[in-house]
Amino acid sequence: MRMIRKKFPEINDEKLLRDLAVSTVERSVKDGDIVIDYGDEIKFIPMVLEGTIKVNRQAGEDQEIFLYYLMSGDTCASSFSCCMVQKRSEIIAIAEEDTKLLMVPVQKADQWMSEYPAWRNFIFNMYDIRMFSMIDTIDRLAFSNLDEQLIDYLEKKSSVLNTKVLETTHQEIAFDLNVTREAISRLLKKMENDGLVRLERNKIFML
DNA sequence: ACATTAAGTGATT
DNA sequence: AATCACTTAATGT
Repeated sequence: MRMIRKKFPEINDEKLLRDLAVSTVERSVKDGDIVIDYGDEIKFIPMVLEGTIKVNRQAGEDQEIFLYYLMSGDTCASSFSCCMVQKRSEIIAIAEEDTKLLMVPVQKADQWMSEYPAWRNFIFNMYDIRMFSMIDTIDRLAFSNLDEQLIDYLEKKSSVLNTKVLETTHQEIAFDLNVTREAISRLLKKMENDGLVRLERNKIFML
C-alpha cells in the first residue's frame, strides 16, 4: 500500500488505494521470465512496482520486434483494452530484470473506471504515455537506418536499467530489432572502432 | 579436455 | 542487408 502510493502518486484516492490493496496480487518475476506470452488470454493488468519489463511485438513464429519498456510506475494500458474486447495477447512481455508487479484483475479495473475518477485518469494517462512511446518507435522504424536504431536501442536499455554495462548478446539485440546477428556484430564492431562502445563477450560498455 | 555458445569475417546474392 | 559457411574465442562441465 505504501509502495503503491509511492510509485503511483497519481492514484490519490484513499478508497481506491484500499481497494487496490485488497483486490490485487503482488507477483515477483525474475530476469528473463515471460510475464505475458503471445496468444495468452489476459486476465490481469500488470502495474510495475519495481524493475523493468520489455514489451515486444510478435508477428508469426520468428518475427519479433522491440516496442517499449515498462518501468516502475508504468502500467500496460493496452492489456486493459486488449481484454475488454476479449482478444488474446499480440505481444510478449519479458522481465528485463527482477521485477515486482501488481496484478489487477481485469474485472476490477473495469469496475473502477466508472467508480473512481482517479483510476480513469490514471488509465487514460498511461494510454497517452504508451501511445507516445509507440510513436517514437514507429519513427525509429520508419525514418532511421539500422545504426541509429541500434544506438537508440542501446541508449534506451542503458537508461532504463541505469547502467553503462549492458549484459546481452548480439543475437538478442538482433531479435529485438528483427535483423540478423551478423548485422549487429558488424555494426557494434564499427561502433567500437569509433570509440562509442567497448565490447566483451555478453557485455557492451557504453562510453 | 571437450562441448557449447558467442562473436568475427569473407564470400555470395 | 540477408544468408551461408567457417573460424576464433570464451565459458561451462
